[in-house]
Amino acid sequence: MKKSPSNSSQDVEVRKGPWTMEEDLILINYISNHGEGVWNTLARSAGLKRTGKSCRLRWLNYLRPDVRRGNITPEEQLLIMELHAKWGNRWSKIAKHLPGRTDNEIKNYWRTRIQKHIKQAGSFSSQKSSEHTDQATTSTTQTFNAINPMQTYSPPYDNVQNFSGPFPTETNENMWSMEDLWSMQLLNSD
DNA sequence: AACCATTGCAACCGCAACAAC
DNA sequence: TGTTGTTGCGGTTGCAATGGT
Repeated sequence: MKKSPSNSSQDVEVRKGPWTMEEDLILINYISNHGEGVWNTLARSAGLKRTGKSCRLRWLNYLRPDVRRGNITPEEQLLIMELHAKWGNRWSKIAKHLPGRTDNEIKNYWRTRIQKHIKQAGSFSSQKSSEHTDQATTSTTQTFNAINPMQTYSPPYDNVQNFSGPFPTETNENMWSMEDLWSMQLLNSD
């Protein structure tokens, strides 16, 4: 296992990879009691063998109570495309205009859904015109015209909040809904 | 049923900007 | 003013889930 360069003094092992439910609970619990702070300190104080960076990412992208996940609406998709045409890959900037959405989610969404459409539409339209091999902004504008999201859009997935049930199973023990985690947190904290 | 390919997403990495000392 | 630590961002990767043959 690799070690973070920043923990040379203590030489504490650093966990990587998927977060467990236990770690999530620790983080939620700690932040609801102490608030967000300096992430490295927070990670240490909470007893998490994670880097501050990892804690921050986990909190911002997943655990935060106001984070919305899945079910990107056609309106949101349209907005993402508009803003991306305007700003390019400024995901955090774009995310600020979509309440509850994270830059990571938007970035993933763009890469997995929209960029796929762009490629398809691009290879389609390239038969007609061979211009523009430019990056994000220009090609996006082009695509924005090429595919009308309201026409071609079909909901990518109806139930992304499709947690595999109220209880974790053997194979997916991390699959807890945020409601579950937060209610557990509320039970834990007095 | 078994295998392989593709997809979607969580998490990591590297870098730059900023703040504190 | 230089150094060090922290934060935020964008790019990339790893892997589980899903689909296709």
